[in-house]
Amino acid sequence: MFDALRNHIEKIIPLTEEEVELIASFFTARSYKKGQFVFQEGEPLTKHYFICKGLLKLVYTDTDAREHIIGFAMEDWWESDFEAFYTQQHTTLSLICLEDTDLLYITLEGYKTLCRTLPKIEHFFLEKAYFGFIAAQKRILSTLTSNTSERYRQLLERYPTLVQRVPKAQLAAYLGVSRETLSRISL
Amino acid sequence: MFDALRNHIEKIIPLTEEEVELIASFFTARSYKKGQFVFQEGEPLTKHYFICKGLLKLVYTDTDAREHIIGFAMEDWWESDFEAFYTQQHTTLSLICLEDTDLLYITLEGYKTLCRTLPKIEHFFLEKAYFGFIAAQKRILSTLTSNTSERYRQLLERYPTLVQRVPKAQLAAYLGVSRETLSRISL
DNA sequence: ATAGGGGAGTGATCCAGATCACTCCATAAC
DNA sequence: GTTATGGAGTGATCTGGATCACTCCCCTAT
Repeated sequence: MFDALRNHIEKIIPLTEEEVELIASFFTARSYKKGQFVFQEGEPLTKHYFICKGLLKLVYTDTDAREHIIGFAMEDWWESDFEAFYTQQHTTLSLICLEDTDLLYITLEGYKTLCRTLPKIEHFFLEKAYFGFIAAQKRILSTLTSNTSERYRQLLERYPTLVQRVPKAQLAAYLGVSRETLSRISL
Repeated sequence: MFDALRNHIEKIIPLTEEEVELIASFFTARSYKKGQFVFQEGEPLTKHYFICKGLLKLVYTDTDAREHIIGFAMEDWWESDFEAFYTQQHTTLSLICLEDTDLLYITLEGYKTLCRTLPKIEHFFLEKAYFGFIAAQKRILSTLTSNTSERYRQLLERYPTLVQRVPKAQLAAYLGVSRETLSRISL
């Protein structure tokens, strides 16, 4: 399970055996069943999650109890409510398993200590943050420029495996359209 | 002009006089008039801009020549086409001045060298990247959960000075609605 | 002073997508 | 087997926003 994390980090920065040991010592493994909440709206959030196996959704639930999907997260991704994590506030989001999943997590204190002990890891996190930002900006651009059908096509293109793994209603909640509208779309 | 950058960085990491000198040596100042392009779609982009004074829009122009505003940028902000910058591709975006503006820029090579020479600066950029990502995610969430009127209200709340500084049509292009619709909105 | 141009409001019409109400499966549970 | 239960399609109706066409106003250049 730690191997997944190690390979993931080494794609960006080389590590010695000792560094791998050091990093691993900051992470804890945990498994969840489909449907379980990794964290839930209103909780304090002090962890940052790396997904070894599985599929999750990051969700905002509005006052009418509607779920809006901010993002899906799968193998080799990091997920968290970043704002709550860094600003030490309670979450406004929930992270929910769409499949049985295996996670590794690091606490905020662990994260800070790790960055102090092994500064080059910040380079790794910086890379992740940049690409997360770029992806978010692209999604914004896609809502500005494309209609629903086109955005659905883009979604399928970007995550080809997703259609097989989640019900269409979840894809609709990600695109911000109704289940019915998505069902009526012909590509 | 460099003072603005210095104060900006020192809000996150402390700097010695020598470090300030070092950093300043990597940046070049440049001024633009209202309406000028800082960079334009199709160009190779190897610079990262810090805005000392002024107001700009980051824009995607679609095949029908419509402008979609990915973001506004003002005093103390960084702007660039991050994807083009890091992946060394040609830009798909344009950065256009909405007011006379003063910028400082760093090249990609300069950026890399600076990070190698002064690793703690990566901590600074990491912080910026995280908060950029968080802001982008919030904007996505706002398009998922709120109607146009509510999103307009949020925009005014977040950037209260913006209404006085840019024509309403620009705000419409940011929100992804037509000029006419925005004009019909009562708050 | 006059003309031209950019910003903004507004009416009429049209359409994409929401909503509600249903049907038709599969698969799992009794 | 029979019955829930969740996923998916579809028809009818309604509405927010796009689009087009226009007016009005203010500012700047001639």
